[in-house]
Amino acid sequence: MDKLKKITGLFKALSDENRLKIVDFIRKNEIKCSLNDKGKCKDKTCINDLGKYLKIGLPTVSHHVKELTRAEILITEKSGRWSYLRINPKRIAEITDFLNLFIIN
Amino acid sequence: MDKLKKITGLFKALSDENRLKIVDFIRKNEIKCSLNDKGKCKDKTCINDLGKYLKIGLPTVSHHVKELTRAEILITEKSGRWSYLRINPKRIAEITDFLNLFIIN
DNA sequence: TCGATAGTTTGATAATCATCGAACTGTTTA
DNA sequence: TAAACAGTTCGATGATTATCAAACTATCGA
Repeated sequence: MDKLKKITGLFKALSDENRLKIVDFIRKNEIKCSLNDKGKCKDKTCINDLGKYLKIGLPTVSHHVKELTRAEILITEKSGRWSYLRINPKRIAEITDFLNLFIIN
Repeated sequence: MDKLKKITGLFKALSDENRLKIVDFIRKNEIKCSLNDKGKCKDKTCINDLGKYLKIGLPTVSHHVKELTRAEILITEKSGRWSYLRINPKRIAEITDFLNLFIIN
């Protein structure tokens, strides 16, 4: 894919309030889990958690997660009935690297 | 304004291909000018330059610049007939600072 | 096997937004 | 002062998208 399209896609994925809340919720939950379980994260974030938290319908949550996963900002791992979500730090780093080009001293 | 709305607004401003091209064009032009004029930048980027470069109508360019200025990613300085544009590095740094929250080791 | 659970897909709708032509404001120049 | 220039605003249009209800798939527990 076109490099420009790729980076605008990343920004687009993060340009919705509910999607940003999703990423933030997962981040906080990841921190909580790693503290609770000392590395072994049993109760990761799943779609239903997000629905309750955001107070929007599950199809909408599913849609947003799909977009964030397509943009490779989230990583989805299926296990039985559940879809576990976590952040892809490499992708976030890619965006910040790109933005740093625009900071000139 | 709501902090979340502010940050999604920044991402939204950068989520369009032509807007990202505008920012990139200005960046390159800034570099070129500072090299040519040793600090004193006479021929900064103006709206017409962008229209020719992007091959889109001037009303559209004007709209995009307005959005980028509203998001405080660009700074507009009016001088006579011209609107000179430059990047606000503080704003870019704000976004990268925010994103760094999501990188967990 | 039956019901409950977790999530996805589909189709529809309302809202947002990129784009342009036309008309406009304000500035420089002849 | 008139014409040319730089850019903005307005109104309309087509495209995209966030949202939900309903129907669906797949898995787990009784």
